[in-house]
Amino acid sequence: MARKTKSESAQTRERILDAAEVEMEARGVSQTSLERIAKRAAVTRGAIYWHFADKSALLQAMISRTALPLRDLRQCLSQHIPGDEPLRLLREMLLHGLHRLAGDQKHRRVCHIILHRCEITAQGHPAEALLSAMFEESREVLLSLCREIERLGQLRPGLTVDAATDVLMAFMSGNYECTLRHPGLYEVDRDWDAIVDSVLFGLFDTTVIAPRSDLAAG
Amino acid sequence: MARKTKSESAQTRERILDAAEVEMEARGVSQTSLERIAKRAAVTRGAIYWHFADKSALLQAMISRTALPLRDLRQCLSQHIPGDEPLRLLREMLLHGLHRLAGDQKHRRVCHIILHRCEITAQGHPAEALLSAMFEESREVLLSLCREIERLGQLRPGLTVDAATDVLMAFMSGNYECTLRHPGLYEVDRDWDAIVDSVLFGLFDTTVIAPRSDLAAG
DNA sequence: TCTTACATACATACGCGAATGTATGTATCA
DNA sequence: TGATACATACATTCGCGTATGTATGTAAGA
Repeated sequence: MARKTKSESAQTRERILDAAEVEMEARGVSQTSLERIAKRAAVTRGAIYWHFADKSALLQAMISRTALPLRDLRQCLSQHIPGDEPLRLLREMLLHGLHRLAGDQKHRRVCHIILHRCEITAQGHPAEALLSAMFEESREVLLSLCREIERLGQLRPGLTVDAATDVLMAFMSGNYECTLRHPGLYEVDRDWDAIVDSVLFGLFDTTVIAPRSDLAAG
Repeated sequence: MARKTKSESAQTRERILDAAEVEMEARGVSQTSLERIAKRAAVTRGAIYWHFADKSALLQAMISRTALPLRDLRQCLSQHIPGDEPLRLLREMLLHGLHRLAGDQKHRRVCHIILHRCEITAQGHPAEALLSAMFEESREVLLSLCREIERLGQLRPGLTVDAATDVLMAFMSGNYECTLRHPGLYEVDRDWDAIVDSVLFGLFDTTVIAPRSDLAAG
């Protein structure tokens, strides 16, 4: 058992990453030995050290393999025509993230690992930098949208743009947190539309996108 | 250097816990050796093993030492007179949690550890059970309040009691998440009143507790 | 109140397993 | 035939738990 073809080698690499996902989600990153991962992937540690420099690199590759939580917000934003309604775009972005959180199991697993099964501490740690970058990027996207919304006079008086942005950040972060950390205690298959609308209604004048009498009458 | 008096011994125990907090927050639970903790506390590992069975017990003691995030919600709830306005009580409870998160550094440190610096995985792990219990208890408290609010006809139509509860859970969890994980990127000293009011306004008919023309006009 | 006897509060030393990283072997692909 | 894609074997480290040493506090007896 030695040299495989390139595609077989690539398959081995994927199997290792798959195994790492399962084991790390179950046991935590530091408590998962490379031996366990190798066993589940039906290889030896030698194969892991061939494909990855060490456990840290393996983790980084695992993160890179799947698209990340709110990174696609940018992609979503690129479809945003300047003249379009920012409130509606914001609504769609939030819903997109929540539906993915509810539906994409692989996505959920990796997020669960980097959020709750990994003790990120080192400054130069790639996962640390990646998390901060994601957070900052997401916030900037939301912030720019909130700014546009404010410019249209749809921000509720008494609220600052930053406050509205951070409520949205907290709402999304909290849903990731609750959903992933307490899967049995927090419903994930639900009517997200009504929920998102309620949050938006608290922050903005949503009559322009959601002329629902029940909300306006509240 | 041997036998100390009882109070001296208690001081040693506290020093060990203090040291554990600092080290574990900096390096993560699994990456913090008892040797490091001992060094910072100016004792040896022998002292730690005298006061605590093992690292797990030390962690548990560390958690038990500080009052836990939303456990005091019950205490807060006990002051709730049945005839009182549940919406106002809910508001006070949320604000209390947020202000403590902003002001109590020790509280913040321990929460940071158990939320982000600890790979909880084992089913029987006390920290795991504790986290779940806290979550469940907090949710029950909020749920009961939302039920009362609904009974008063103050829940916005289109929303279920569970949905409103989970928005509040996500909002609070998200604030803990953002504040602790991204201390530089997420403002913690802010006008929480306006923010909480906005969230509540999205979920409930808040005219009874916050007859603010700016919100009603939104 | 002095001493004895024991418990306490650690420090020191050691054995152990587990996991890591590396060095080397080996069969196959190209 | 050389580079590849691993498997195997080995050395080393690191942290844990425990066993043991030791000096002091403390209570009881005389």
